[in-house]
Amino acid sequence: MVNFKEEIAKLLAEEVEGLSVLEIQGMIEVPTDTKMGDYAFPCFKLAKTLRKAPPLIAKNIAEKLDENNIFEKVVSVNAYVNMFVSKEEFVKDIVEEAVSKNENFGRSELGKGKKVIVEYSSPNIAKPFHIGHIRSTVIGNSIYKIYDALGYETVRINHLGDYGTQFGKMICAYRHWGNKEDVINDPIKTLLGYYTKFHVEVENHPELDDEARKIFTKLEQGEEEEIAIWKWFREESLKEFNRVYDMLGISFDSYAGESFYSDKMPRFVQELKDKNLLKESEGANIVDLEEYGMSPALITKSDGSTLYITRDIAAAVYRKEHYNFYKNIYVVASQQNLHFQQWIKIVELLGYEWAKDCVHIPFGLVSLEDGTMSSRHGRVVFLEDVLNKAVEQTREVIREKNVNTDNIDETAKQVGIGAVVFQELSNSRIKDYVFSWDKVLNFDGETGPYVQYTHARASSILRKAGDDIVAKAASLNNIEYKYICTDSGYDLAKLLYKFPEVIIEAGEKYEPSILTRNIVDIAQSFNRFYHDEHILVDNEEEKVAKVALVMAAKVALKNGLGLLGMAAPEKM
RNA sequence: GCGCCUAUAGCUCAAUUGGAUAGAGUAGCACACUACGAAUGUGAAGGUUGGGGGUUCGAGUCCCUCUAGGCGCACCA
Repeated sequence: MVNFKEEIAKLLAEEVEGLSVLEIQGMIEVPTDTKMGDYAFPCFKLAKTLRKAPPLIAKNIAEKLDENNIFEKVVSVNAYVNMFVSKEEFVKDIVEEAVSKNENFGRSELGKGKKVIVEYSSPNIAKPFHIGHIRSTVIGNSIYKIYDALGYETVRINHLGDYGTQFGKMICAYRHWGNKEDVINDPIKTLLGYYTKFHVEVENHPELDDEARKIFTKLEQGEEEEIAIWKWFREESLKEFNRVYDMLGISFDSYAGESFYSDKMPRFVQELKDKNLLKESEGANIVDLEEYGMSPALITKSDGSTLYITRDIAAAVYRKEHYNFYKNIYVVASQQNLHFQQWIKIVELLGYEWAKDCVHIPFGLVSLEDGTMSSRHGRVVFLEDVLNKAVEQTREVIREKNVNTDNIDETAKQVGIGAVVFQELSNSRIKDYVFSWDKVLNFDGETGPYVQYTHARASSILRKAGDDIVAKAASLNNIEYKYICTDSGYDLAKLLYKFPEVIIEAGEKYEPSILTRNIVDIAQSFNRFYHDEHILVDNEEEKVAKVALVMAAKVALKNGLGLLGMAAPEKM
């Protein structure tokens, strides 16, 4: 694939003195209005060194570049050099790239030999998996897929919230009021019930708190009976989480949660002491972070037990020693910004130079119309319910449309769940949003179903075109690219050209929404092309060229949806 | 009180990192199905980019300040 920007930068470097090719490449822009050109070079900054008026500089450069045949034409408009590349060359280049690479279009080897850890989802055992958990789960999954596509080795970690005094409370409650069958039949709801009942009862029976604390201590010390119950709770909860993960097509390489690090913490408390970082304050041990503009970090409680910041430090060191990561990514809500800043700083103060490779990827809060979610008050929307409802809605739409599909159940699943996933990935991570049924169940406009529909439409055209024509297009021999250099064809080609760059950018910024936006643009552009042009025309040369472009678009849509964690059905 | 984040069309969001006339979707309006899928497309309308200063050839973007909202700030995670 030709890097047009780089080629143009090389040509410009010959005309402009004192600037490197790389510097010039950074200055080249894509005009907002496509009528202006494919690439533009603003000349304002050259005015000082060349001691000439910017428009004059632009004019001179334009005249010289115009002679080069990589361009269709080069003109100057005020201080801008506007360049139009040769459309046929451009379209040929991108169609060949997409069609020949097919499922590998967009993938690269950028990260070869480097290992990236992505921690995401990380629900709390025995608590409901609600709509608030979708963000970490879906964003993390997409970031993992993007890094995988960029050639990195990846490790997916589900850092389960499976430890802490809450389990003492849960076991305590189970012993007082619980029974086995209820837990097996409906683990999460039952366990949550125990947890809330405990909080109600403790009001009148404060001794329950002591009992719970003692049980947790036994758990920490490895008492068999307590361990057995805890393990059982954990397994039952995981079964339920896995049902949702299966629906979403998500899996993990490790479920090492908080409990996994429970015995790995004393080492760091000692290290902190040795390095004189630990201070005593109100009976507890803290690390003072005032000079870094942060409030102090609490390392051990006044009763000597540790907190989750110590677990996170232990986990990071373990991961470095065990995986030797290049990057250690945490997809965790923005509420925990301070927490991450604190512990990453402490890891740095401990002298671990790789602290800089630990990155917190925050995302905004999901709330409900009547306020923030709260398990205790029953104000939650279960993720599984959302997914099921979306699938149901899709099934109805399919029935209405009366489209032939081979497997309505499977298609409804792919489209319905895709709609939820896509919506989650269409805005910048950091924005808060209010969950709304109307929104997740709306399939018009910039939505997952829209992109999937466009893909299905492209697939349908290829089926109608016939094997013979498709084979000719796929061979890429003697294609008359002039037929797809029309306005809408060329616009589509330009968006496809951006696709591989967009994947890199989405990875660098840990921002799947950049990719989401690109495939929406591709879908829009494809639909415009589809309406503007009759694709399956009588003239075979023209038909083959157009089919080649349809194939290229289909490949980008399919791969793009894949990177978001979505299926691309052939019919819907 | 301190810190971080957010504010762009009625609503939900973009804007190539400081560039040309700020763009999409959605809602409402007017159109287009006997061509390859209408979960679609076309058109018109919709803006003092929260307010005010500043930096410069140029600011939605950078700096200062004010306003509104969200999140966090010691024994939960």
